[in-house]
Parts: sequence; C-alpha cells; structure tokens
Amino acid sequence: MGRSPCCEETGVKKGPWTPEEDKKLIEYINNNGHGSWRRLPKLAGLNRCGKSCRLRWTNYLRPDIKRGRFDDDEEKLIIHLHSILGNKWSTIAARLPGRTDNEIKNYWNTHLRKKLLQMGIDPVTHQKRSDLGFLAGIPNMFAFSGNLDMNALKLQADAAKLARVQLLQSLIQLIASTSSPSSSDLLINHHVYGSSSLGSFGVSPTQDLNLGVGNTNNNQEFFMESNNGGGDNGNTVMMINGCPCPYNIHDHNSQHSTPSLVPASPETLDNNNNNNNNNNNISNNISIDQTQDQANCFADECIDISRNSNTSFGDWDGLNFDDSNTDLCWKDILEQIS
DNA sequence: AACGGTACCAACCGCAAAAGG
DNA sequence: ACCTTTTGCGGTTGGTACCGT
Repeated sequence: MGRSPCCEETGVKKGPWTPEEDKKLIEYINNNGHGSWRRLPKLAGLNRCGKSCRLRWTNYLRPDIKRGRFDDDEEKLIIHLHSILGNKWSTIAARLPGRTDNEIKNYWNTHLRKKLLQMGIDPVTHQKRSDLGFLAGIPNMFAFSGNLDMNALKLQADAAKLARVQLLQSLIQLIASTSSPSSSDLLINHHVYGSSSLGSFGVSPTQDLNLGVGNTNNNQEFFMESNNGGGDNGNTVMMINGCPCPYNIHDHNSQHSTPSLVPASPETLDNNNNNNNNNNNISNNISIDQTQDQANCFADECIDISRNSNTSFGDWDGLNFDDSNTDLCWKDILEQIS
C-alpha cells in the first residue's frame, strides 16, 4: 500500500518530453516491452522516473492511440457513459478505442461539461438543473452554434432544442410560482401525440425522461406526465411538483385557436389543493395576467408542436425564438421575469 | 505591437488498489 | 497476515496558443 518512491527521486527530468526522449522510449518498448516501469528509465537511457515514462507511453506514444477531435458519436458515448459511471475515466476510455482516460477527462472538463451547463444540465448528476439560473446563459446558449465544426453541429442543434424545451418548462414553472390565488385556478389540459425524448442526444434513458415528455419521477419540479401506454394514446397533463399544473393554457381537444384562460371548476381546484398545497404558496412579483396571456401564446405553439412531433425534437424547430414579429412574445416573458 | 484573459491539454501529484515477497 | 513495491486512477497544475482589445 505504500506510495511509489520513484517520483521522489532527485535529479530526474520533469516537464515536456523531447522528440529524442520519445524516440528512446518507443524504441525500448518496441524491442523489450515496458516490463517494470521503475527499471525502464535506466534501461532505456532516460533521465525520467518510471511513472513519467508510463504516462508518456500510455497517454501519448502508444501506437493504437487515436489522435484528433472527438466525433459526434464519441461525444454522445462519453456523455452517456459519464451519466452512468461518473468520473470513471479509465472505464469510459475502455469503451472508446484509441482514446485515453486522460484525453477523455480533458475533453470532458474543457468541452462537454460546459456544453451541459449551457444546456441547463448538471454535469455531475446529468439532471436538469432545478434552479432557473441557467436562463442567464440563454444568450450564450443560442450564440453557441456560431463557432462549430461540422461534427458538432448536430449535437449542438440538439442542445439548442433541449434548451428550448427547458426554457418552456421553466417559463411555465415560473408562471405557476408567481400567480396569485385569484388567477391560479386554471388547469392545463392538452394532448401530446408521440413522444419527446432525448435519445438521439445520447443521454441515458433515465435522463431522457427527466428532460422531456413522459417522466413519472415525482422528484421533478416540473415535467410532462404522459400516458402513452394506455388507450388514451398520449394524453398528457403538465405537472408541477407532482400535481397537475393549475393553469389552462389551452384545450387542444378543440381546434387550434386563440387560447383563453378558463377557470377550473371548484372540484378541480379542490383536487389540486389536496394534491399539493405548495402550488398556492406563492409570491406575486410580476404582472401575472399580462404574462399569462403571453405564456398562453407561447405554450399554445409548443403544445401544437408537441402534438405533431413523433421523434426526438422534431418540430420543436418550429418554435420561433427570434422573430420579433411573432405573437409568441417570449422575449417579453423573459424580460418580465428577469 | 503589446497586453490581458481564456482555452486547451500534456504532464504532474498523491492516493489507493493490486501484486509480490 | 503483513509489509513493500508496482501500477492505475482521478484531480490538478502550468505552459502555451489563441483571441479580443
């Protein structure tokens, strides 16, 4: 169990390897194998500690090492494996031929971790971040697609789509948390056909559900609960804190039309109160009536899109986050909540 | 051109498990 | 069973390239 003394040796060289040192190490290992790493430096004529030689070989000089950028599939696999294994870099590296644990670790820390953060995903837990702090990063999130290589385009397009879904979720969550009791007795009731998962993004199945439609995890602060398995074929109710969201954004049993706020029946209210009184434990910091109208337009379009979506993000592209002429008014919503 | 900030990544450090005597 | 040595791993550091001002 004792520590290796090799790196405590004095007089051994540290720092970057020279081409000459690399050549010596490669030639020695090609001819003799590495054998004992501790004895290798002396046998190979290198003024390095064995540990340094081993690291140089395993992380850089090994002939089967694949250099260059990580492609899209590798990125997806790393994210997926990290969601399962955590920082088990060597285990993750074993699943990516030609990649070293050090390389994957570096890539995670410099690229993928930031990507997930920008998408509002906690890179440690791979869960959606429950706070709204990531909204502050939205401008970066959408500017994110400006400096890409071709391999990253698809992943980042997915990331942008995910961000949109999460933005919608957060907006509705915020509206729910800022309503007054007099204007909160409304019920979201809409229908979603098909599913919305992040499978194509490479997040593990358990995380897929947390991010989109179909989650039944009551720990989620907000999610859409889907009943796809039953005869109702995709009847979906928006849920907040495990209870039906107390807003009627739009009833999609009828044809698409200008949404209206429909007070829920007393029975509905009672049920909601019984399910979770916290939903009415709320502050009222913004003009909820105005924001609700805007949110209704926004959510209405989202819901329509989700009705027609049958794969990962499909028609979420149809959400217009940029057009100032649109009646979505999402920017206004953001301004009001900021 | 100079400077400061940032990103990247090779290499190092220290801990702990595995292997060997 | 115990101790020492070796190896592997994950976190961190520091040099350097790049970019914006």
